[in-house]
Amino acid sequence: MAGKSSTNTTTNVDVSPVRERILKAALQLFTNKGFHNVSVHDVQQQANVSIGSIYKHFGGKQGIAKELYYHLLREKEALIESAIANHDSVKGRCTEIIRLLFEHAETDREAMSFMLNSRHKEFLPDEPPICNAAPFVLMRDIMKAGIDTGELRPMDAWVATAAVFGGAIRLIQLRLDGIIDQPLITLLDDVIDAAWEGMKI
Amino acid sequence: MAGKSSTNTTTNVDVSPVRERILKAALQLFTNKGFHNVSVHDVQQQANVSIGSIYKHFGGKQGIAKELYYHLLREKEALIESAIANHDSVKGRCTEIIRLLFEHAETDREAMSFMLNSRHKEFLPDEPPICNAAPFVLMRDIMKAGIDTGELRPMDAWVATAAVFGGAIRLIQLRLDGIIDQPLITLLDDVIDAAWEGMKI
DNA sequence: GTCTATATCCAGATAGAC
DNA sequence: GTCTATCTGGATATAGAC
Repeated sequence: MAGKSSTNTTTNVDVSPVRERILKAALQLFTNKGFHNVSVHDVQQQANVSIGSIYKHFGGKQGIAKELYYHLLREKEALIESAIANHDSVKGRCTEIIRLLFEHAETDREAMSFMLNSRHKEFLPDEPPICNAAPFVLMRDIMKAGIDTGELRPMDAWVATAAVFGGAIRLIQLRLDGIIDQPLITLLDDVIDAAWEGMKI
Repeated sequence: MAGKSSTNTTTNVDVSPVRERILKAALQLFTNKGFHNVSVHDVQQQANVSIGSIYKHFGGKQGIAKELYYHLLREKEALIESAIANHDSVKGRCTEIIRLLFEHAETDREAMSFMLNSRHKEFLPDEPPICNAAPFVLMRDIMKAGIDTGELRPMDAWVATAAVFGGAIRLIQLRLDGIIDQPLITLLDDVIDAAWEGMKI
């Protein structure tokens, strides 16, 4: 166990798991150049692996995107579920979700950009459009519950969801596009206030 | 002046302006299949013109997308400006803008989808990212003015803009994706109420 | 399971007749 | 200014050695 383990005696140094390198390189390229402007060859170069490896592991460019997409989708769902588990009030849950999203946008810009900007229909032609909105469905459930229990005013649940989270997500997009200069976290209180108290003075 | 004017004596019947047919076909295809999944040949077939014509008029696929994009952008800016001209209060202006956008989404689904979903950066590599957010800048001006005059509560202007219009646009996307079944116009009052009165009961 | 070299296909773009 | 036929580059994907 002490020495280098058998099988591969070639330059095993400095190499990290291959799949990870491929995914990381792909995410970077997809985010910055767009899925369709990236060739398998680009990924191969950036990840410092061979074309063969890519096809072995993922079956092609679509395969990489698919894996990235679902991975990040699950991550986001987990984020929402943790917020639900850790907070009881609707307001508390919403605040926590937005806080986590803001944080995520600042610390993992590429992942957030990929999720928000990629039209998954263009590289996952057969998947339902629903999954684009999957996290939104979870969010809607939170709002719906709040309306039913009377914590929120009676209104259409989709409207409530869009008002709170649609606004937050738009801010993230403006931030990613460089339109907003301040770190998102500095806007969190205003976002929650605007959603809960409204525009009216 | 009475008869058919000279130059073109060939089958002039039933043919509508060529440029229009190309633009219409392209919008349709781009919206449904995505810019990168559409070939010039697809457009050529759908529009019932020759490849030569397309390159004569637009110089290529990018040229078509560019023209479509700017045309629709101007349309949207005009929409906002008309709302500003016809209403004085911030609330009135916002309501009118959202109403027009909702209407537009229902009557010209493809145009709205193209504007909301296309990542212009992928086919207009050299244009500033700002122009994606151009209408948002106009919207922000409206909100900013309202905050300055005291019609709205003091808050970050981007937050206010995102809360009101980001929410509305998210609803449009959910509607275009088939997640929301009702015509958007039925949600207008709720949207405005949610934005102005907030979530709180 | 990782690599290189190569085959196949198709999109974007052009040339030149009419 | 509209068309057909054609060129060219590059992308996906595979074959087969190691």
